[in-house]
Amino acid sequence: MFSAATPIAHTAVVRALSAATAAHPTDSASANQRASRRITDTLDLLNDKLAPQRRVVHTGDVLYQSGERFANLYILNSGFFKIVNLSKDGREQVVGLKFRGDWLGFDGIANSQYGCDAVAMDTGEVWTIRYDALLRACTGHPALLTVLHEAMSREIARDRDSLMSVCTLPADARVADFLRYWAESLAKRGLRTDQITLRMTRAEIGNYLGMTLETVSRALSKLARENVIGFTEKGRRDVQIPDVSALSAFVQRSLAPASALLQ
Amino acid sequence: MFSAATPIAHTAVVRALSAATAAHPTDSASANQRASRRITDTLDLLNDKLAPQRRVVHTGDVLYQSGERFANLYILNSGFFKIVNLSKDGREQVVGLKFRGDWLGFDGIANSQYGCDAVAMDTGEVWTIRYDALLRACTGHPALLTVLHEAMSREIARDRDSLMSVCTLPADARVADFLRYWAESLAKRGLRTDQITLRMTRAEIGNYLGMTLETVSRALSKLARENVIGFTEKGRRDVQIPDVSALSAFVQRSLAPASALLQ
DNA sequence: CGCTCACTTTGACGGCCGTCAACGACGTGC
DNA sequence: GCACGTCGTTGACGGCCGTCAAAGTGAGCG
Repeated sequence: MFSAATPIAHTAVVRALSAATAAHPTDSASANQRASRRITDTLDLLNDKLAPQRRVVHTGDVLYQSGERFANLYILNSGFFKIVNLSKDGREQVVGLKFRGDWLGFDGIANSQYGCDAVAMDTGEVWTIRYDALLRACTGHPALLTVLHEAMSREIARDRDSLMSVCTLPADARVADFLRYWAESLAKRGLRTDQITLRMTRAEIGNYLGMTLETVSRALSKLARENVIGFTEKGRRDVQIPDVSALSAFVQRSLAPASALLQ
Repeated sequence: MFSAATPIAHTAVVRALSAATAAHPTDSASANQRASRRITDTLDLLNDKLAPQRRVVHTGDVLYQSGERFANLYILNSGFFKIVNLSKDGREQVVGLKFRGDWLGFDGIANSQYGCDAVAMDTGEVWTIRYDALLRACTGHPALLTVLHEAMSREIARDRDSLMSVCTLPADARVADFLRYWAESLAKRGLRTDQITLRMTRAEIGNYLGMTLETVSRALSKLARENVIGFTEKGRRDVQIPDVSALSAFVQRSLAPASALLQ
């Protein structure tokens, strides 16, 4: 009932905030197109040069497990994966999410064994690449080395962003930032972002963001109450995001509640 | 009141937990020796094959800054660095720590510009390696490629451990885990761990761990009260760690307060 | 259809930790 | 000597969020 209130006034607020914080829509749109093109090109390159073995996975399938001997890297051609880390003392946490074009298994290189579990969150296709074969192929095709290093570099940068989000944002802003990250990941792959399907339970999201499932639920309800997001009739796991930059604006508002009082 | 009671019984608990969770002292000692040897060998290899430019840095020196054009990777031959990430909206956080043998600048590969600042926390020596020169050298010396990939892989794995520590541990356990990480990093480089010098203020530690400086101070006081660590007369920034595994035991105790009631 | 089960939401309460404050220790410069 | 700034410690208080509980929803299935 509350979430449906005053949609007109709300959109005005959203637009104003968007203009202040986001680049021109055309800019980000073309940037997303370039990103999408780059991912496709990279997949084509890998397909041509390495002829990787293809494998279809379904929800819950485990691609590799912590402790398993490292031999392969994997590339996600379609679907979604979560990376789960578990410590010896029994703590378990989702430490990463993977989309089309992402690589999996980098953490296994250093110790010759994987350090996490990779679990499919949907039906998808995975390409298997033997690490030693990749290295041999790299000598003949320097472009392969470039895309490999870029992928590892992106993962390092992304992990740092995750850490920063967890350490510097309050709970509801973390949820908003999570939705923004998910939507932008889809946008960079040429997928629609105005209506996304979360492929994780509230408990999984909370585990990933370092909070409880109740707090996730409350944060989502608050975002819906403020019309930053909406829910579809399809179920509470489908989220409408009319404007991604409104999520960024929500994050920023939560950072400086004092500045809101000054104006 | 409870935590300060019966220090003798407490050490017995620590010993028991240590025995259950840690490898034999001789095992970890030899493992550290191997790790130290491996780091030295890697540095020798890089020195031989690349003849990197050497540079002395002092506390506060900035090796590279976020936004700066990426061209070089750096290797720390001695000293300590912190990696500081700052977002557009003004949030600032220490997202990584670097010791002898660690590489810096990986996050710049993907976007052709660095994403963080690298700031020296002590006097040290840094080796500069042009990325394009490194790639060329790799074609002739596959061992270079191996050490590069292992370094990136280790960084990914370490970042995940950081995220997990922040998301799953209460504040005082996070501080204990931080000290354990620091001590083990020193041990792997052949340095003594029974007495370490923190090269960060309480505020920096808190920023890195996602808490306030007051909470860091309280956690350290608690660890000292429980005799897990001690302070020297040199100042509150020198910490005595008689037994590193006692820190791990402290972390585990904070995870399962219920199990303590069962016995 | 009704049962079960997993998932989600919402409320009430309490504890951890952030905030604010005061104080002490130490180094530096006048 | 004194003033001053930075850093660290400790206490009091309050708010965010974890915990516990209850109820609602939808999917699967006999």
